[in-house]
This record gives sequence, structure tokens and C-alpha cells, in this order.
Amino acid sequence: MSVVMEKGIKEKFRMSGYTLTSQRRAVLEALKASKGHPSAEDVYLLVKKKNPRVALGTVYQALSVLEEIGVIDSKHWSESPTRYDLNLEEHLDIRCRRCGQVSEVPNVGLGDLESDIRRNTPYEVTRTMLVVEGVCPGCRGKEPAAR
Amino acid sequence: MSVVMEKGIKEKFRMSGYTLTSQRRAVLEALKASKGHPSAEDVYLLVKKKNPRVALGTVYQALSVLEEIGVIDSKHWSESPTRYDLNLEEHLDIRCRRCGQVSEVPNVGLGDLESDIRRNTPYEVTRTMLVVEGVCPGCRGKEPAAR
DNA sequence: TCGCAACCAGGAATGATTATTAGTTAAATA
DNA sequence: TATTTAACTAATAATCATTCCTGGTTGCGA
Repeated sequence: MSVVMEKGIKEKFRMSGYTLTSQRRAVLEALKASKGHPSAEDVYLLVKKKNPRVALGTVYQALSVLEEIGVIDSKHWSESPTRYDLNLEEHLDIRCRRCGQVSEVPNVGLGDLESDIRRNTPYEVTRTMLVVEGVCPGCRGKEPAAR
Repeated sequence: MSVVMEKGIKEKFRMSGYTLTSQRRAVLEALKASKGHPSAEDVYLLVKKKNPRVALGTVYQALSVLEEIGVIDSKHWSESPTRYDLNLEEHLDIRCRRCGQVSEVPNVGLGDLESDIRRNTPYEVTRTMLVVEGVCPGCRGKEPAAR
């Protein structure tokens, strides 16, 4: 059961000059299939189930193209691989420092922070991202061992 | 000319049980000497000038001890090594995506964000950090090539 | 001074990611 | 439609930051 490819995605590919290949489509579908925020490795494992010939490098390359044309978003917590996400709305994610799981913090936004920052620095701001880390309810009490 | 070691630092070492060795002291002084936010490698290079026998691994270990006992702070931007800082006050840093230089954004704080986050997630929040990235005035116009 | 635990140098190992290269596919053109 | 050309991909090597390991010090407490 192949997922319906949204019109906007095809459009973004057309405008960017990149081609929507089967591998890139597969990466996108893997991202849709996984509820959380998968790492490149996670995506790779999912994609490999359907097509065992794809290489991890191809997944990385596809993810970078998808991010470049604005179809997906990536976030990075230290001591953990980069996570990818189809949700392009501004939203806050928190990562459990024990199990590594990422989930959303609802009802909290960056507010005026972004414009405050732009006003107070001579830099040309290209990205602001709030990294939040904690211990999820399931891991409380348990001992370390995240990845 | 050795830098005067603050009382608070010695105290923190005593309370933690770690010993304030010459290597750890050297790391601390390197951090004081460098104005910006040096990476482990930067610190290593500085420390090596005085004592060429220190190993990079030792610098990493010292930095992690210093952070653990609350003497220094670390920040991490993706695609760039972790940066270390003696300034323990809450402050915003911005990193140039071209040259990698880190500098402070004055007059902007996280405000009530932190408590908003705690209110809206079942996680036990251990850390929140605003990652800001941009292009510094000196790099504007120039082509990529950061590290 | 002896013994033990913390420390350290040096170097190997790891994990995530990027680069390289040669072969494949797909789009553009004739 | 056949040909040319550029984009893409698989496989694998290389890189970079960081951690781990090992055997040798050091320094403090008994």
C-alpha cells in the first residue's frame, strides 16, 4: 500500500530541479510510516525492508536533498544522531536522555524570541532551534543507557 | 604567569571528590585565556604549548569532569564540535555557519520558556538550550567553508 | 614507606556522516 | 526511437569528533 504523495512535494521537486526518484520516495514513505523522529539509520532499516539494495549513503543523500527543498526538517541533540521529521510546523521536541525517544512538547512556542534575536545580533540569522532534553516518564527510576 | 584559581573552583573539586590536577588546571587556564568558545581541539592545542605531553583524550576527560562539577558549560551545534565556556550565566550564543566563530547575543534570554516547557511535558527536564545559527558580518558575501 | 585508587599518555576503536568512484537510470535532444 | 548527457545510486573507503582501553604514574591515607 503505497502512500499518496502530496502535490506540494512533487511541486517542490519540480521547482528545485531534483528528481523524485524511487529511493527518495521510499525515504519519504519511511518517514511517514514512523511516528517518532527517526534517525538516518532508522530510515535506512525501514527502506531496506522493501528494497534491500539501497545503501545507507543513499539515505543520507536523500535526506539532505529532502531537507534542502523544504520537505522535511532535521533536529540534532548532542550525543545522539540527527533526527528527521515531516512536520514542518514550528514545534518543540524533547528527547529522553535515557532511551533517546523524541516527543513533542505541546502548547509551547518560541514566541517573540526569534525576532528578539534578530534585533540583537549583527549576524544574519539562518536558524534557531530549541534543544530540550529530559527523562521520559517510562525511564524515570531506571538506570542510564541511551544512544 | 599562572592565573589565580578562584576559591569556588577549588571548593567544587573538594566537594566532588575529584582532584584538581595540573592537567585539569591547565584546561581551565586555556579556557580562561581563549576569549571565544573553544572546542576540545582548541583547548588541547593551547594546553600543549605549555605541556606537550598532554593527550587529547585527557583534555576530553578533564572537560567532562569540569562540566560535571559545574565549573564550565558546553554547547553543541550540529556539524561542528562541542564548544566549551567558562561563563555559567544563562546567555545566548550564535554560531557562524561559515567560519564557525561563536559569539554572544546580548539582551536576549529564554524568559519564561523554561517553566512553560516544564509545565507542558511529563518529562523531567534536565536541559534546555537555544541553538542559534547564522552568518557573521565578516563572512557575508564570502562563500561557504565552515568547520 | 606501602598499598590502593585515581589519573594520565598513547593509541586503538567507535559511531555518525561524507567523499569517492564506477556503474545505472532517466531526461533531453537529435 | 536512438543517442547523448547529466543526475543518481551502491558500495565502500575516508573523515571527524569522541570514547575506550591498557599499562604505566602519581599522590594520598594508613
